[in-house]
Amino acid sequence: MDFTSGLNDRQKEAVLSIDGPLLIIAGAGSGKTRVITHRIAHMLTQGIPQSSILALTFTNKAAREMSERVRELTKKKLSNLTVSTFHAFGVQILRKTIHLLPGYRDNFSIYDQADKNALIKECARELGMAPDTLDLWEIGNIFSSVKTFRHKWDGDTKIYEKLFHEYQEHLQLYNAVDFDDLIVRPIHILQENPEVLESYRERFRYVMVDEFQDTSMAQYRLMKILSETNRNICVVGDDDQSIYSWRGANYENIINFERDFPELTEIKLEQNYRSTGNILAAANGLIAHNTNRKEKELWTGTGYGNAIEIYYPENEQREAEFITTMIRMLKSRGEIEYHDVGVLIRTNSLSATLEDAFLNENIPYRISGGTSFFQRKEIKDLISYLRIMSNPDDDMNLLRIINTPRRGIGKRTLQRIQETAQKKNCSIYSAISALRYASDSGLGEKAQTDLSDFVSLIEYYREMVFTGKGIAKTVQSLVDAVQYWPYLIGEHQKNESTARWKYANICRFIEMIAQWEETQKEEGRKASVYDYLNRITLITRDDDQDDDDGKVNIMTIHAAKGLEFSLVFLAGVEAHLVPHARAVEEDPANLEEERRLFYVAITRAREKLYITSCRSRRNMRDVLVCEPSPFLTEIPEGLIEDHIGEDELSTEDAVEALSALRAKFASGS
DNA sequence: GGGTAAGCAGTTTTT
DNA sequence: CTGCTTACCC
Repeated sequence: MDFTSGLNDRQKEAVLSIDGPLLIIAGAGSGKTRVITHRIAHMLTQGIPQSSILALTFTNKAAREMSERVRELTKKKLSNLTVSTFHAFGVQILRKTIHLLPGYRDNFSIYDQADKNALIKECARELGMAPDTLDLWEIGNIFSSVKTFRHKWDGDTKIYEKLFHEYQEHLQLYNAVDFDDLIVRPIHILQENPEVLESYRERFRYVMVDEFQDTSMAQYRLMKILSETNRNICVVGDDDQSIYSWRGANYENIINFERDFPELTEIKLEQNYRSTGNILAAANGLIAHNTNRKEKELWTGTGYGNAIEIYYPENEQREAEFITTMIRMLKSRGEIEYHDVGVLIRTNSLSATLEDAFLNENIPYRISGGTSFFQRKEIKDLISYLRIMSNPDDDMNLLRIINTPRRGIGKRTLQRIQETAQKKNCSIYSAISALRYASDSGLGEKAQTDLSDFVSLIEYYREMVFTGKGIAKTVQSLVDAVQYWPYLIGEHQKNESTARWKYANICRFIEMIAQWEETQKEEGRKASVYDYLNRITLITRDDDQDDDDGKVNIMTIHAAKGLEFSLVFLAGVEAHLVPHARAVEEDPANLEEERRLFYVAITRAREKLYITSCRSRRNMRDVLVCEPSPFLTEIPEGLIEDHIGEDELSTEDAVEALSALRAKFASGS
């Protein structure tokens, strides 16, 4: 089978270069995914076993899409092909090797941002550091930088060093790791255990990394250590689309890569197959304002297409109205399907107004970002129960549910137990287990019974979930046993529909677990709680993979990376949002990254791009007067149709504008 | 000891 | 507006 037909020469070259280091600089819309998937397919035809290939991506979605597309191409079952995110790959390594780290067992918990903050707070309290005077976010970031080799303790940060060690010790005590650990711990394990490293190198003889511009220093180390001897490493990226530096992404990795693998082949993909000439010219013109970039110019063989249109609605409600009206109109004229449309925003908070408008207008939409399903309180509660069943030493999760729903264990009691735990240097759960029958516990009789009941509850369900009753069944039974439904009603007395909605979420959650268990069984894998928990911690959003058809996509620009839509609305393109005031304030050098972000946004559009910039916008309490984004002036003249003179944009105006547009379409321009 | 009401701060982007 | 902490009351 030939997997190079239909590709251009550069793409072909990329697909056929299997051995040795390869750097592919792939501009927006240059068929990057196509190249990667075809390359993998080609490798398989060359007799390279699936199990030798490791493809690392940035998001779960990208991973899923990639393996899906390779499967379609090859029409083979690919159960041994490893396509995963860096973090998920880290989990995979840890599941096998974490016992090599002192104090850790393989039922470890993974802490997300929220857990992490809670733990930092907890540690600060223990050190007597007045937690409310601390900026947990900032500290969290410092801890991250230190962990991932980006930062050493210095004059400014030294005051947190002690807190950091406390934090690390607690993680170990709770048998827990944070997100950074998922990358960093595997590196340490591989470095310190040559035989383990050797086995991984033997296994993964071909490594590919997608979205290379967004890899962090730590991630780079991980991929490097794996491929240093085989040297079959292929990285694909675009420095112009590097938009995650705040999370440690280091576009200099491209330079590091050239240094560490000097014999590399470099291939540039500059032909754009996605956007019209106009859109591309706008994007090129904009990004040319950045100084620090690899020179490249995207080009397209297709025509210029429609002008980019900019509108200036009075406020965010009018903006939402404009967008929904446009969509409605184009849809009713059969020009678009809902799923052809992307509405892109800088911040999640901008989605609220849009969502309202879409609901009002009855336009189906899908929103990604924001609090994902798994972050909802009722779901997190249940996950915490599962966590405690699988790893009782996990104090953070224990504290979360020890009195949820209320079972009469109050803060006083908790404080006592925590003190005991601290004294004995053990987890809260062990402290309770030891205390509950002790006569000298210093606790009241009632407290003791309540605690005892709690431990029995956990033990009962722990037993249940591990003896093959199934996770879904266990959770269902647990929900009944702790009377979660009455609890929900009690919590939302004024608002029974919220209670019902939350309960529906729980049912959906249980269903999702059941489904997962089913698939695991079908594929002949054991459906262990550990695996389930590890998996869902890394899922942030887009859990509903199947029903994205027939819906408009509302998402942040970050979330839109790697996607494309025929029609794109770019909302809230105002001076304080694009570039985001906070980002620039933090460091003026961030301006270039903000520009890249805007570049990514523009290049998502295939045929038509609407930009809206509100003249005022409600921000929490007050109304802000807004200016258009300065980036708009960086788009070359002649590509834009500016509707700046048009006063107050009413729905009728939008309709009118649309008829004009329609006329233009008809005249074939 | 435990629950409740008032008071207050708040999210830029995500694995 | 909301969700969380704090202070207060049962």
